[in-house]
Amino acid sequence: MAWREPTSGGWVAMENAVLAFWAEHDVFARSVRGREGAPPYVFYEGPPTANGRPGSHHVLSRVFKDIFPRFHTMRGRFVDRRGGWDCHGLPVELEVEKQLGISGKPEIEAYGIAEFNARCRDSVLTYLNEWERLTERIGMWIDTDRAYRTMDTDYIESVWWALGQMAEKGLIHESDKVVPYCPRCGTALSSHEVAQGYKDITDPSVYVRFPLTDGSGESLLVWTTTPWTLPANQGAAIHPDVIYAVVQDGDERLILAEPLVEKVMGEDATVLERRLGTALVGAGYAPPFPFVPGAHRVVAADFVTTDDGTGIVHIAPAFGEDDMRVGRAEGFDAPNPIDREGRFTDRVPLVEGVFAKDADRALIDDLASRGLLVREQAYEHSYPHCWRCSTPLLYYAKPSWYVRTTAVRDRMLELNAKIGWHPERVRDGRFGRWLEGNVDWAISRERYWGTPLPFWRCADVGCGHVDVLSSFAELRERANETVGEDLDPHRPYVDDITIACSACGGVAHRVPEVLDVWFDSGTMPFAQVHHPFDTGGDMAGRFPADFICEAIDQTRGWFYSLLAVSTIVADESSYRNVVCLGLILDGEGHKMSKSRGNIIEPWEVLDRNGADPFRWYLLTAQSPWDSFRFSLDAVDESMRFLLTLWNTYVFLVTYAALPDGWTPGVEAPPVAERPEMDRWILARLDATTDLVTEHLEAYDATGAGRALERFVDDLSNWYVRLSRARFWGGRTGGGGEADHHAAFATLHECLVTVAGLLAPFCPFVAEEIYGTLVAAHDSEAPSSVHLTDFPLSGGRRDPDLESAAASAQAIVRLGRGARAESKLKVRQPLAEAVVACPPATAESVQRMEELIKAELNVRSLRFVTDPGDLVDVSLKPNYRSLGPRFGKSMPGVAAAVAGLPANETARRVDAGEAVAITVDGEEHHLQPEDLLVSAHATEGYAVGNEAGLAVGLATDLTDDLLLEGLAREVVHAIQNARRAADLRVEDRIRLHLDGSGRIREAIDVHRERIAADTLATEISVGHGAPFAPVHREDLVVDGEPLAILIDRAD
RNA sequence: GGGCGAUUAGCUCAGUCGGUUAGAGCGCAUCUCUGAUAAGGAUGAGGUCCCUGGUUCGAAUCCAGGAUCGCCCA
Repeated sequence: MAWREPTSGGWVAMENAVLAFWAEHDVFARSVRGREGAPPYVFYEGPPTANGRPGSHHVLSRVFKDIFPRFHTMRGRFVDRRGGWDCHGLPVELEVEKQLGISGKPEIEAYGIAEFNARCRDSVLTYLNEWERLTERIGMWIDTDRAYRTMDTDYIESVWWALGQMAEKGLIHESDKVVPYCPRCGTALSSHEVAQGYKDITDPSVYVRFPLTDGSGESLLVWTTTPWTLPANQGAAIHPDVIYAVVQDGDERLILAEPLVEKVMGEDATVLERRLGTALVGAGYAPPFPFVPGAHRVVAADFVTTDDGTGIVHIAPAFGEDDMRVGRAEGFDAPNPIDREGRFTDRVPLVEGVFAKDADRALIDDLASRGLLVREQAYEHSYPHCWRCSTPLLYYAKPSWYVRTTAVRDRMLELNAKIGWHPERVRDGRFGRWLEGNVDWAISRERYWGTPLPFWRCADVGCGHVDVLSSFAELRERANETVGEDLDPHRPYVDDITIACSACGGVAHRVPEVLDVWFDSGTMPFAQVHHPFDTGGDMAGRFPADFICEAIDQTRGWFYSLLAVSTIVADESSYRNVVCLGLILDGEGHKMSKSRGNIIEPWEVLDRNGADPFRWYLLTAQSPWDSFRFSLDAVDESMRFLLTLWNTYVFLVTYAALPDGWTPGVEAPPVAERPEMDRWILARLDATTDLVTEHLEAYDATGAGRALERFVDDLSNWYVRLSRARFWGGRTGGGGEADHHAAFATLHECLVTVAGLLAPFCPFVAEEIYGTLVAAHDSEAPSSVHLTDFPLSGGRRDPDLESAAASAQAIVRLGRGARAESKLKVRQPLAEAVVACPPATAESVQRMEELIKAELNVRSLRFVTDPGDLVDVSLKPNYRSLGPRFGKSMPGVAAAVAGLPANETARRVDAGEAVAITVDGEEHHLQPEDLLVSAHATEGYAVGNEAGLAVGLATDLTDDLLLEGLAREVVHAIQNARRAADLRVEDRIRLHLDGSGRIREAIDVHRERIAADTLATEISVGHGAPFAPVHREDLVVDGEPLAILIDRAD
C-alpha cells in the first residue's frame, strides 16, 4: 500500500515543508481565485506601520485576521484580501530626526523638507521585509504584493476626494480652538495621541489672592495647578449656585466656596460672612500679573465645582477649553504670551524666553514677593505628555482644521448599533460612549510627512476664500503652474503649486498643514482601490467590510476613523463585524515592554514550537478580548492538543501502510452497517462539524476550538484506543476484513474532516494531514485542504447512541475508580460489574455492554435498576423545575420529598407516574421530571458513584480469574521483552517460555490468547528452547519465576 | 478623579436563564498501558468562587459598597 510518510523532523520542519508547498503551488492565490464570482466576503486590513519590528501582539491580530477569511473562503466566499501599510506620521518623522541627529521643526526646515520627506519615504518601510517574513511564517494569508500604502499618489488622491466630499457637505471648517500642543514637535495632537502620553507628575499648585478693586479689602482666593497660565488671566469664574464664604486669614479677608473652607483654611478658620455666588458676579479685581491687559472681573460658569481648589477658577481663554468658551461668552480676549516653541514672549518680560512650565518657579516667587501667594503645595496628578517625545503638552488656542463630526454623531450612533461587536459590550460601552461624547475631529497637523491638506487659501487678505480640491485632475486644471503626470503630492512640491481663487480669481496657496494619519487609514476602504477614480464610483463587492479585527485600543483610533469617514462619505458603517483583541501581557500579568525586558519575540515561539501551536494558543486559550498572560509555557501547554491529533494521524498511516493495511478507496461497509463504535464517532464528528461551523460563523474561535478539542480527545482516547485491534490486520484483528476496512474508513474520514475543520486555525498541520490522507491518493482531489470546501455534517447524528456512549464512559470511569480503591489492577479480570442506574439509562447503555466489559476487564455486566439488596436510591427535588412553581415553599417541598418512601417512589417515577406530596397542608402532584432519583450500590462491592450512577465490582477472585490474570501478566512481560528486543510492531515471533508450575498452568490454559496478543506463531514451554533466541529475559511475575525467549519468525 | 473589564484549584482558564456534589487542561501524587513513543490511559489530593452587605425558597451567577490588577478617558 503506497502511503506518503508523515513529515518527520519535528513540527517546525513540517511547517517549513508546508510553506514550500504553498509557495511552489501558489496555493493562497488559487484559494482566492477559485472563488471568483462567488459572493464576496470583505476583509479590511488595518494597516500596521512598518516603521517598527512586529511583536507578539501583532501575531495575535494577524492570526485573527487570518482565520475568518480562511473560513469563509472554504465556505465558498470570494475573499480578496489586500495588505496595507500605514506610512505617514510623526513616528516616521521622529525616527528620521533621530537618524539625522536633528530635532525640532526649525532644524528640519533648515535641513530641507524635500530631502527630509525623501528620508521619511525611505525609512517608513524599513521593516517591511521583516513584516512580510513574519506574516508568511505564521501562515497569515494576505496579498502583500498588492498592499495599499497610504503614501502612494493614488491613495492620497482618494483621501483628497474624501475630504472634498466632506467639504461639499459643509463639514470642513477652520476654528480657533484650545488644543493639546506639543511645543517640541510643533503640532497639535489628536485626542487619541494625547491619550497615549499621560504620566503622573508633581506640579506646584498655588492658592493666589486676587484683591477686589471695590475697596472692601477682600480678595478672591484662586487655585491653579498651572501657574504659568496666570499672566494671561482674563477673569475669575464662580458657580452661581454655590455659597461663598468670607474668611479671616491674618490681616486678609479671603473669599472662597463655603464647602471648601475647612479643607483649604483649616478647622479654625473664621467665617465672617456668606454670599451666594451670583452676588460676586461682576466684581473687578487686580490681576496677579500686570503684563497682559484684560477684563479681570468675576463671571459665572457652570463647570466650576467644589470638588477641589477654592470654588473660584482662574480663566485664561488661551489655555483651556472651558476658559475659551467662557471667555467667548463674556467677550474676553484670548491673549497668548507663549510662542510656538512653548516659551514666553516679550509680553512677559519677567520670564521672557523661558519654557512655560519651567517658568512656574519664577512666577510663584514673584507672587510671593508681592504678598499675593497664600499657599503653595506640591500636587501630584496625571498630566499629558507628547506620546513620542515626552515633552509636557500645553493646552493652547490655535487655528486648526476640523471635520464637523458632531453633525453626524447621531447617525454614527445609529450605524454603530448595527455593527456586530465582539465582545458586544464595546458597542454601547467603550465605543458607544465615545461616540456620544463626540467632538469635532481635528484633522490638521503642522508637520511634513503626511497627506497634504488639499485646501488652497486665497492670498488676498480681504478674500481669504478657501478652495478644497478633490482630485489631481482638478489641481492640474486650476494650477497656475504646470503640474506633471509624475506629480508627487507630498510637501514641499505641492506647496509650490498655486491656483486661482474661485471667489476672486486671486492667487491661492495651499495651507501648510498635513492630515492626521488616522484620516489616512480611516479612508482606506476607498483609497485602497483608488475610489472613485478607478472604480468609477462602484464600490459593490468592496464595501463595507464583513469583518475587521484590531486590538481594543483602536476604539478611538481606526474603529472610529473608519466609521466617521464612511458615515460622512457613504452614510454607512464601513464594517459589519469587528473583533476586538486584548493586550498581550507577560506570564505575570505585566505589560510587555522593552524597559521591563519581558518581551517575547514572535520568532522565539515560531522557532521553538511552530506557527500552528502559536496560533492555536492565541485562538483558543481564552476569550480573545481579555488580556493574554502570554508565556512560552502557555504555548507548550496548548501544543498538547496538536500532538494528540498528530499521534492519531501517525497511528492511522502507520497501520494503513502495513502490508495488510488499507488505502482510501478500498471499499468499506456503508456507515449504517459499521460497528456501533464507528457510528458513534461519526455522530460525534457530525456534531462537531456543526458546532465548529456555528461558532466560527459567530466569530467565536474559542468555542469552535473547544469543540474540536473535545472531539479529538474522543477520537484518540476512545475511538482509537478501543478500536486498536481492528487496525491490526485481517489475521489478528479478529473482526474480518469488512470490519478492518470499516475501522480505517471511519478513522480516515474523521481525520480528513478534522483537517478541514482545523484548516482555518492551524493551516499547516491541516495541510500535512490532508496531503497524506487525501491528496497523495486522489489526483482528482484539490491538492490543498485550503482549496476544499469547509466540511459539512453528514446527517449521522444519533442522540441515543451519543448519550449511551456518554453513560458508558461514565460507567467505565467509575469502575476504574472502584478498582483503584480496592487495589485491583485492570489486568486482573473480575467476575462481574454491577451498574446501578435508572432503567432508562440501563436500557440505553445496554448496547455498550461489550465495550464496558472490555474496558473494566470483567466477565459479565449486570444492571440493577430495582431498589433492593444492591441498590439504595435517594430522592431529591428538581429545583430547576419546582423552584419557579413553589417559590418560597421550596423548603417545605424538599422536606416532603425527603419524607417519601424512597424505593417505592423511585419505582413510580420510573413508571412515569405522578407522586403526591403535601406542602403546607395542601396536596400537590409531582411529575417524574420533578424528582431526581439517584442510585447507589452498596453491599460487598467496590463502588464508585456520581450523579445517580453507581458501579460496583465483584471483588472475589476465583482460581480461574487468577489464572487469567496471571496469563495477562505473562503477555505484559512478553510485550516488554519484544520492545527490549527492538522488534517492529508487526514482527511475528517464535516464543519459548519457562517458569513455575503455576505459570505453566496459566500459559497452558491461555496459550492461544498469549500467542495472538504477542504475534507468536508458535509457543513452546519447558526447559531448552527449540531455537537460538535473539532476546532472553528472566523475571518474576506475581511472585512466580518466568523465562521469556524470543526469536524472529522468518 | 470618571468609565469599562477582570478577580473561580499551585498555574492558565471554562462555568448557559440564579437551581443545590463548581469543571477542564497543565502541574503534583499514586497507579496503569506498551501493536499510538513527539506517546497513551486511570485515579487522587487540591476551592473562603476577592471581601462585606443585600435581594431570593435558593447566589460563583443579580444588586450595593469596598479591595486588588489592568485598560480607556480626564
